[in-house]
Amino acid sequence: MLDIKFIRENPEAVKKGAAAKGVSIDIVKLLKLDTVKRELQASAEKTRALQKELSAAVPKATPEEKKKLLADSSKLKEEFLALDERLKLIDGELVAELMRIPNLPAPDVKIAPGESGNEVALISGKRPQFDFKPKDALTLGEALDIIDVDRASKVSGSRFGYLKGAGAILEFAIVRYALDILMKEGFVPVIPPVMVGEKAMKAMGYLDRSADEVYHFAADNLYLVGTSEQSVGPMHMDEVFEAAELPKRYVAFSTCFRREAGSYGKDTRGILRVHQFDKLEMVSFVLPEHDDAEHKLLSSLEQKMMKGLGLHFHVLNIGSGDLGDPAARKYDIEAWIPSEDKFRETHSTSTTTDWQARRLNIRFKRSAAGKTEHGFVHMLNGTAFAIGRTIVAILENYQQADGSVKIPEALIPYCGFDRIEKK
RNA sequence: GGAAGCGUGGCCGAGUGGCCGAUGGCGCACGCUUGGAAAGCGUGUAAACCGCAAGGUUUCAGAGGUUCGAAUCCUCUCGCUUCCGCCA
Repeated sequence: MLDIKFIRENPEAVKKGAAAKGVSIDIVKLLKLDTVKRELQASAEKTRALQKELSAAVPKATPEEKKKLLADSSKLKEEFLALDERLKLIDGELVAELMRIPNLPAPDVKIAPGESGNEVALISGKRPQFDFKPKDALTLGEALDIIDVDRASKVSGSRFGYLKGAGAILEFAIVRYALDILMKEGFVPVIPPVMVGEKAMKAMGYLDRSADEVYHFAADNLYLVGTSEQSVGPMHMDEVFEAAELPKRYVAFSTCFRREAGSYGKDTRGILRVHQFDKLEMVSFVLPEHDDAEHKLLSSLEQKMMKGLGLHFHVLNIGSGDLGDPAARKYDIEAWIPSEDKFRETHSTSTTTDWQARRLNIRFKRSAAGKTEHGFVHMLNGTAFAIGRTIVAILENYQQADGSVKIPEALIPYCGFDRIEKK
């Protein structure tokens, strides 16, 4: 949610910002609602104040005065109720309009429609050279008996998989590798709930334009998270941080669930795009002035962890048209996938500035020179590892001519083996 | 699933119809003290909204209701705790 005062003062900037994301908003209607609301509020409050004044005089009044006071007060109360009813109606409309407005792109984000503004900012490593035709992850995984999508489809349908044996161990190794790096940076490991209530999911901004992506249990009105950000962000809902407590950094491990509605026919093979996968996600709560630095930190940590695995990747600065509602700026990492001869997304880090924090009502306070300042925190998130896709990248990039797969150096201590081969 | 209790400010906790936006403590800020710190002492300290301001309104889990007037009484909802049952 944007600050209504900011919208009032910068209507053109808001309109432009939303348009840059491909969202059209009726700013005239919104400002009109805002004006009417304030007028109604002023007269309702005036009536109410007068009524309260009369009420307060009742205990001290003489019997005759009392009679008149009670009658006048009752009348004012009716007037107030009528005004208040209209006020609530208008305010409801106003809030609905406000919630529809996406976060604005940060000033340094390229304005361009769709994905056309995405730019490669950095390339790390080199394409691995094979003196044989590299196989895809599924072929490798099935041959090594660590991935089974056939049986998964029997049990759960399409876009599911079993990860077995050395594959399962590899997952835990990646988790522990990332935790060791991030805990040194002050991130607190968290295993959050993966089912969250409507209030939390809505506040995070995932029930507006991306509602189709989310699994919903109607009987309990609970939603399955598509990323643990949706569970870790609301953790501090309606809380106020002392400035000294910030930054607050978490790295959450959770299973993530996505309906993948509208992606029929896309990436149907293997485990690159599935309904259920595990992911480590970084979430930061920071003071507004630390937002940019934190975003760079999250991006650099993602890169550090990828370099540590020796994977070839590039970093994309995402253009305005490819930003989701909550994000003001986004950097993606795409890892090299030899079988597809292209880069595929494995990481994404966004700052949501104060957009999510406003909806979640997460604030900070700080005192200096005898004055107390309140404000909304800034919330950022970033992938530490989307584990399924990381395993896909490792299998493909570290595959050998004989069909075995070497384990990246950094993961060997965590795996307890240095190669996955056919038994 | 059955029963009971509870939900107050950044936090803890008092408060059972008008004197309550709310005693007190912790925390925090400022000052005194100190070589410096800690401790101690003193002062201050809820937020949101409307308004140029004076000021006003709202908020004691949430939504309704009773009343001229509600943190306080009533109803419903949600959450938490305890006991019982059930399951592990």
